[in-house]
Amino acid sequence: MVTKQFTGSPQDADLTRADSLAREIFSDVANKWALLIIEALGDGTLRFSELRGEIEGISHKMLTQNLRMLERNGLVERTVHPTVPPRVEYTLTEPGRGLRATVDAMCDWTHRYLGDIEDSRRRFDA
Amino acid sequence: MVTKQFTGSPQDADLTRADSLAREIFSDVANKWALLIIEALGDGTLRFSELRGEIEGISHKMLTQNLRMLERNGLVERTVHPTVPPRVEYTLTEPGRGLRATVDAMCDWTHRYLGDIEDSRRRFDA
DNA sequence: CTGGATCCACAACGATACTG
DNA sequence: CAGTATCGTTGTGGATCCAG
Repeated sequence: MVTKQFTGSPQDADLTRADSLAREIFSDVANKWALLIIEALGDGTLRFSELRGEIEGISHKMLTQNLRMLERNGLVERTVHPTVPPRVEYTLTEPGRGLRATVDAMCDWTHRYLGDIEDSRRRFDA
Repeated sequence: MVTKQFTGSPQDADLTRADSLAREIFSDVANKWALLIIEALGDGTLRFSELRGEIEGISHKMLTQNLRMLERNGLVERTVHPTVPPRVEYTLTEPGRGLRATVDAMCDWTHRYLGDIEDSRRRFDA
């Protein structure tokens, strides 16, 4: 569970610390762009510009920002080739690939229920 | 894949429409509060106020807003008991439970790599 | 090519007050 | 209790410019 940060009881300070960390990670990761980056990387290696091309609608800023965040959390590895012009490649780490599995599941889910959701929306909007 | 919205080729208009719908749903669902609500509901039934209590830090507004969105997409069912004071209960639908499975996986992942991520952060911040 | 920094418009959000 | 509406603030995100 990542819904709770604090239990209230004073003695489980470690538990609440772990929970609040879990929530923090969850908040980092549970956002549109981060998950799309993970998904786009798959088990390949992509350059910054390639990622931009893969992910429809992501801006320069959002891409760098989220890549930094993912790198900080150890989900993507960033390798810089000291050439000119510079060539920077991104690839998922082991933890990153673990997360990717869950994102894949989410994408499958999306496509599986596409029709149902579309119907539900139409009904709701009426 | 939900990373691409448009292919460029004119004849697969249906495919791009499906893709853009997938992206739209993905954007709705891939956000912190929505996923936390799904997770909190689990396979139970919770009232509005109970949800507020379960999800640390969510505001009244964010809760209603996201519940409407989830209801619109047919992921949660909202049943109003016409009593006074009113009693409104929320529960996951079948599609909602499907999504919940992936959120569960994401929570598991979070706890699994908690330590690694914490370490990676410390290294990065130095 | 990659990425940091700055500026700014606009959306998100929290707080509050009000209704059924 | 649940939900809507409004308002003011914060923060997100896009555009642009500059640097390595």
